[in-house]
Amino acid sequence: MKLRPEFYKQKTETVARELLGKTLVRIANGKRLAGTIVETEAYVGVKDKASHASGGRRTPRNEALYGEGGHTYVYFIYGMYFCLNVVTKNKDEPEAVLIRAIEPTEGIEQMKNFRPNKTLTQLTSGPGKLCLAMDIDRSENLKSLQSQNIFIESAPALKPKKIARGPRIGVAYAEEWAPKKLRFWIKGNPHVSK
DNA sequence: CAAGTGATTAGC
DNA sequence: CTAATCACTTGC
Repeated sequence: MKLRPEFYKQKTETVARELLGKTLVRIANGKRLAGTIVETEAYVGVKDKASHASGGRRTPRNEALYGEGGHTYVYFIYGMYFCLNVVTKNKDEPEAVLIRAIEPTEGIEQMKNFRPNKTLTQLTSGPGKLCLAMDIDRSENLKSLQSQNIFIESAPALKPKKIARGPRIGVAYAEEWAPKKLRFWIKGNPHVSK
């Protein structure tokens, strides 16, 4: 079952934590690719100096953040990679959750075609990697998560003991927001990014 | 550990 | 218009 739009309107940290263990599904070339979400990060709006919407910044790129929760925000970074976020909360509340890593469960052979010569744990253990493996690019930006080609399926909640949290990756520039524990992952899962 | 890579953005 | 930056990955 697809997660309902209301799920994404909750507090961003709650969405980030509860997305762990859920199933990210992507239909590429008619094939179903899926994986369990094992690592996320929360970006909590205009006050968050690590967020693309920091200080109320609004540009063509981050327009998706200002839309309704339950949509995708895909952006291009470092000249080579895409990152997939799910927008949270309501219109004009620019918050989102970055999907950092998944554990592949379906369509693994297809994913290996998109990422040749990679082992199972290298396939989707990072935000840029999982976008390559699932054939996600700019054209998946601003899509509803109720749509057919990209969505998230519900799953039983994880035991709190299985969840770890710590500082986000790659946000050293964000001053007092850099050390905040807004990154969540499943303890001991081998597909979490290094 | 450092470089690659080019869209995106802020600042003239 | 131009230069600096960047929510990453890979190979040395």
